Order: sequence, then C-alpha cells, then structure tokens
Amino acid sequence: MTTQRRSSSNTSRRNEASRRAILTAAFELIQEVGYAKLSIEGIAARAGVGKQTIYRWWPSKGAVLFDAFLLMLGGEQPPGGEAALPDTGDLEADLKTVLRATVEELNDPRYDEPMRALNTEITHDPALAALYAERLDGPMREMKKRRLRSAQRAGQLAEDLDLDVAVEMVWGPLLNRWLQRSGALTPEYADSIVETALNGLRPRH
Amino acid sequence: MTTQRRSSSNTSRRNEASRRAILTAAFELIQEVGYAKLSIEGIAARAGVGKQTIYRWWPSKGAVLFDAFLLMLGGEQPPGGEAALPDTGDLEADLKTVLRATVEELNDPRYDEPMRALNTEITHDPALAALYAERLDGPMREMKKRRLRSAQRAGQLAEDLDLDVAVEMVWGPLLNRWLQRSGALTPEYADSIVETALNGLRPRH
Amino acid sequence: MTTQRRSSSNTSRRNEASRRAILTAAFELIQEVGYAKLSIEGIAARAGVGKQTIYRWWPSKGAVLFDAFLLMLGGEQPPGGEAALPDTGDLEADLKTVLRATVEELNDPRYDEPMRALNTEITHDPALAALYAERLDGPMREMKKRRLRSAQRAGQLAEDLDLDVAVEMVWGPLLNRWLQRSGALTPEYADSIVETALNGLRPRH
Amino acid sequence: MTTQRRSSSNTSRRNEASRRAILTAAFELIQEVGYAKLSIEGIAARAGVGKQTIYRWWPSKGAVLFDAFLLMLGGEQPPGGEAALPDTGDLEADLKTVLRATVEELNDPRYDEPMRALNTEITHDPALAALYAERLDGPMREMKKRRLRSAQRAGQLAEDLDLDVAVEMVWGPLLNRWLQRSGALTPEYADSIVETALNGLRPRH
DNA sequence: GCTTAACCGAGACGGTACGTCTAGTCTTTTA
DNA sequence: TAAAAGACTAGACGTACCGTCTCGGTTAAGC
Repeated sequence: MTTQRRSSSNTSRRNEASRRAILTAAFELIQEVGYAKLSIEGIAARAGVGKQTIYRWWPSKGAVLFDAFLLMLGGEQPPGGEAALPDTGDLEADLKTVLRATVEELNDPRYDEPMRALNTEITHDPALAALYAERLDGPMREMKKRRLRSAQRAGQLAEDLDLDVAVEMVWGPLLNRWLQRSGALTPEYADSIVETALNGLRPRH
Repeated sequence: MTTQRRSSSNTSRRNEASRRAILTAAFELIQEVGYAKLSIEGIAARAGVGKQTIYRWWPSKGAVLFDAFLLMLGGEQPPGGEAALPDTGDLEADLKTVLRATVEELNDPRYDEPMRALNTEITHDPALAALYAERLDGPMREMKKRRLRSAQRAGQLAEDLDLDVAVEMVWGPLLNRWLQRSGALTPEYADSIVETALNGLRPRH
Repeated sequence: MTTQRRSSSNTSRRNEASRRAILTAAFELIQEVGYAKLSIEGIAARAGVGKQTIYRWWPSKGAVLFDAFLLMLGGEQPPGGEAALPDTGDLEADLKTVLRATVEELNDPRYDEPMRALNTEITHDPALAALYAERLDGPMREMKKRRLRSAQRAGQLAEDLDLDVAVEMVWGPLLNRWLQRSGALTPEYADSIVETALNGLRPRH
Repeated sequence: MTTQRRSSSNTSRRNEASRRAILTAAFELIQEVGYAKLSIEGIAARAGVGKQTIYRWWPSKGAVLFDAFLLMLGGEQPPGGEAALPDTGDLEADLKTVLRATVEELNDPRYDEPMRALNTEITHDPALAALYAERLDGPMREMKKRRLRSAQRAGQLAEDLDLDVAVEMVWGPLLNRWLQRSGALTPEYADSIVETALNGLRPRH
C-alpha cells in the first residue's frame, strides 16, 4: 500500500509517475470494461508499465483500486478531514441535500462501477476493509458525526443517541439498496429515508 | 436458470442427481476456498460432472450460486411463502428477536462466504439481481412487510409509513455494516437499530 | 513425446492439425529468430495454438524441436530404415560422396540453426539424448555401419575393426568442427577426413 | 571481454575483486544449477555485485563463462603456452595417456556442465567461437600439433599428413561422443580411438 | 422393442490472465 | 567515477480457468 511511503525523508526510489499512471489506468479501465474484466495485465498495459511494478507496490488488485480511489477523491489531502457537511441549522433539509447528492453520485456511471468494485473487494478482504475504514470511511463518518453532534447539541436529536448507529441509520438503507439493486435511487427516496429516520417508524402522537 | 423447468409435465431429460451434486459442490466449495478461488472447473470436478453440464443449464457462476442458495434455504418450497415473522403483539421485541437471529446467521461462517459471494454477483449482474429480487428478496420482504402491516393496523406504526422504506430502515443498516465490515455484528447492535428505527433520531418530547 | 501415440486404435483425441502446426512453427521460428529467442509462447502464437496444447504433449522445448526434426526429415517413415548409403564397391569414393553431402547440409542455413539447437538440447538433457539415440542417430548409424560392413566383408576394412568406432572416426571430426566452429566445412576437408581415416596417421610403408 | 584489459599499464579502474567474484560465482553456479537456470541475475547475487558491473564488462553470458574458464584453467598464464604433451618417443602410448586424461576430465562432474555450457555458447555465437579459437582452442591445438610434429619428424607419421586434420581425427570422435552422449567415455574407448586413428580403417596387410 | 436424439462424463482445444522470474537499462547513493 | 543496490519496461515462464467443441456411452421418447 502507498501509505507508509509518505515519510518526510522519502528515501524510497519509487517512480511517482508510474504510480499515478497505474492508478489512473485502473480507475479508467474499471469504468470501461467493468469489474469482471479488470486485470492487472490490462492495467499495466494501459499504464505503460511492467507488471512487476504493480506487484512490487500493491498486494492485491483491491489495494490498487483503493489507492486509485484515494487519488481520484481529493488528490492528496485526506477526504473529509477539513471538509464539513452543510449546517444551516435545519438538520432535515441539510441531510436531504447530502443524501440527494449521494444518490446522484451513485447514479453517476463514472463512479458506479468503481465503487461497486471497491465494495466487492472490501467484502472479501478484511485487510482491505480495515484500510478502508481507516482512510476512507473513517474520515467521512467523522464528518457526518460532526454534523449530527451539532444538531444534538441544539436539541434536535435525542440526547442518548449513538451517533454511529445514527449515521448507519441514515446512509445504510441507501447504500444497501444501491448494492443489492433492490430499487431505484431517486431524490424522493433519499427524502423519505431522512424523514423516516428522523421521526422513526412509530406514530408521533 | 433452473426456474422454468419445474413444469408439471417435466418433459426435460435433465439429470436431477447432477443438478444437486453441482449445487451442493458449489455451496461447499465457496465455504472452503472462498469466492476468489471458486471456479466452474472446480465445481464440476467436485460434483463429478462434465463442465458442459454446468454451462448447459446455468448462464453464469452467479446463477449457479443463486440456485445453490435456493436449494440450501428450505429445500424446495419458496422461502418466506408460508413462513411468517413472530407476532406476539410486541413489535419491538419481535423485531429484536428477528434481527438477533439475522446477526447470528451473518456471523455463521457456513453462510458468511456464500452470502458475500451472492451479494457480489448481484451487485455486478443486474439480471441476477432481478432474479434475486423475484425469488429470494421479494418473498422475504413480503414476509417482513406483513409483520409491519399488522403492527401498523394495531396503531403501533405511523399511518402514512412506506413499508418498503421501513423494511430497509430496519435491515439496511445491518446488512451494510456486514458487507462493508464497518463494525461488529452484535445482539446489542441489533437491539439498538430496532430501537432507533422505531423511535427515530429526534427526541420524543 | 509423440512416439507412443501411433497405436493402431488411436484412442487419443489429439488434434493432428495442431500437432503439425506446432512442429512446423517451431522449425520455421528457429531458423528465423535463432535458438536463444525461440520461445514456447512464440511457437504457440505462430501455430495459432494455445500454450497448453504444447505443454500437454511435450515435456520440454527440446522435445518439440526433436519431433519437428522427425517431421521434417522424411515425414513419417523412420529415417535410415530402408535407406542405404551408396555402394559402388569403391568405399573411399562412396564415403567422400556422403561426407560432401553432409558438409553441404551443415552449411545450409535452413538446417544450420535447427541442428545446432537440437544438439544443444541433447547435450543438456540426457532423456532427450536417449530418444535421439533411439529414433534418429540409431537408424542413421545402422545405415552407416551396413555400408562399412559390406566393405569389411570385401576385405577393404580391417577384420577386427569396431564399426562403431569406425563410424565415429569418419563423422566425428566433421561434426565437431561444425559444432565448435573450429574451421570451415569444405568438400576438400571432407575428402581429407575420409582419406586420413581410411589410411591412418601412420605412414603406410 | 576481459581480453584487452591486460595492458601493462593497467589504467583501468576496474575492481579486480568483483571480477574474480563474478567469474567464480558463474563457474560454481553452472555446476550447481545447470546451464538452463544460469542467469546473470543469479551470478550477480552470488557474487555480491550489481548487475551493471557484469553488463559493463562482458557482452554476453557466454563471454562471462569463457572468462570463468580462463580463470579456472591455469589461473593467469595462457593455457598450453609453455605446456607440452608427454613425449616418451612412443606416440601411441603418449596419445593414449592424454586421451585417457581427457576422458577422465570429461567424466568429472565439476567440469562436465561448465564445458557443455561453453560449447553451447560457442555453437550459437560466432564471435565467442572466434575468441575461443584464439585464446583456448588455439594454444591447445598448437600443443597437440607440436607433439605430432615431433612424431612426424621421427617418421612415425605420414610425411604429407595435415596436422590439423590429424588433431581432429584423434580428438574429434571423443568430443563428439561426449557432446551427443552417444556412448560411454571409457579408457578403452580412448585407446581404440588412438589405435584406429593411427592405423586407419583399412587392413594393414 | 428399436431407433434416435438429447444428455451425460470426460477432456482437448484456442485463449486470457495469473504471479514469478530474468533481461537489459537507468538512477540513486556510497566510498 | 566505479560499484552496490535496486527500480524500471518488457516479456517469457509454466499454471489455472475460461467457454466451446468433440467424443463415446447411456438413457428415455416416440415411433
């Protein structure tokens, strides 16, 4: 994985141009040919790189995919680090805005295949899942929790609410429908998830 | 797919023993060697069957996997058809019972790999997803909705609640955490999902 | 090796067209690119054949080369089986004729590289050497010995002469000069070998 | 090639220790792993040397092998330069002594593989063959011819004998049998070659 | 009951990709 | 500035599977 390489002294003789070419090629190829036909050989050929250069630096196809994601999402700065969800004071509206954006992204053919591929690799590779949790999902979740915490302090969320559960309550149904293709991802669906999650299934007297 | 074959006249000369051997072999193999190393050739060898017999009756590895699931889950009767979720009158308790059972199943190593594999195939193959929706997910979802409808009629759920959304609100977070390996699946987690889903994120006055 | 396949029942499902394409491709390629650059991959590509088809039927590159030779030399009938060296009664003249023909063949660029390659494989692979001795060198040597025996009976050769040694005395120097490139192979050289071998190094009173 | 380096001034900044380590490693490796698995990479690793150091000073694997031979045979003095074949006055006995020694050397597993490898390289590389002729085979042949010339002057060999042909007549059969593995190399075989070569194939009335 | 066509196990086939190894070049660091 | 170290592009190695295609053998259908 690329992670430990970023020491200040940078004693590694790794070729940065090759690294970027590989990750770019991987990202493009998976859009074009799909997950099933994505091959290390294809990536190397497209990147103009020897296969060994991939095997030298990444332990698996999933790891390449993961780094490709890191590169695409926000270049070098950690995702969600400084960024923040909108906070207008109206939690429901803000969440709807965010979920509608997510819906749009998941419907974007440029990101659909790559994200499905990454999810597939994660589900079958615990090591990759840990890395994903640390470097991608973690920061995003923190960002989401910050917004919820703000609402909680304002009295808009239950005091004893577990924010991790809350995050999963809002985003889980959406991702699940997308992964399992169990229904269309529409803005209306996003809205109804937010409303139902906030109000609960029970009648509010 | 095996589906349309089961007509009453059964004019097909298909070898039922081979069919079962293939599906059993597929299910066992994926537990033993994992999704990445599951091969048609391996299935055929383990089942003592020619490769062509697989290619003749199934269009893809995912389709074999799907039928293997159908065979394992409840033998021949359609899943969720007659079955019902527990209905003691106490919705919260019943849902907790069911979700705890789901948690246990997802933690069972005998089902973990096969289910991940099936999800992977579904996410990358819309045709398989449609079949899954019709034959597996559909009946299960109907069963869940029946229980929720019963509660709704009893005034325990909001009158205008979209039951499809409700189902996803309860089961979505769980499946998502499992697929993405974003946290441990514990009975307590199941409980807190049920509570949070029922009550919503907002404070209840 | 191809050898045992030629049973009368021919129960093998081997593809004869592929076999010939492979051997032809091997023979042509070694002329064109030389021994060092001859690759199984190249042979398979040129023959329009999967690599596995080569690995399935031949244990080594040398074995392919060997069969290629068998195919080129006289198609299907065993070399030297019925054939005979010229026998005009004049042993010296006959041997000169034969050695001059050998010189010409060794100087022919169509056979030079392939024969060097085969010799290389033989020198490094005893199993192949045994096969060579049995199927190629053996029959040829027998043919040569028949001619010498005829001369011996006619009193033109020493009675107690070991014909195997005699054969090597005539052909060995030639082949050695060719393999080690220690001198030009000319008709005159062929003649002088024959003369010297027949008369010996010692003065004949 | 190392050849031109041996000027008296030795202005080269070449590292002599590396040179010897490379040649020693090459010689040892070819005994241990055989010709087919001998690689530049392996030699460099065994010698504790960068690959470039080999590519800088030798044009081919064969050239390394050749120099390795030069180093092993007699250290630094040119082989056969001052040395001489035994000359007791009895040519036949002397030749038998020498050929028996050659047989022993060719049967020595320490030299078998390396010598076969060198022969292979020579047969496929005319440039190397020329170098071999000049630096190794040439001096040896000269030494052999000196002994034959001595016998010729003593009237033990035909006056008009071409000594180059004579040398090949004696050593060619032996080397050929060894390279082609067409028979066992025994002392008796050495003897019979000498006798047959000296007396010729014809009956000596 | 006899044919005949589909199904079956088996496995060869042309291919693609795997992950490893080496070739030969190039760059960086050390002495 | 030679040498060690080793990354780089390139491509062959031998293996594993892919999906297609025969090949005989064996059923079961329909004549």
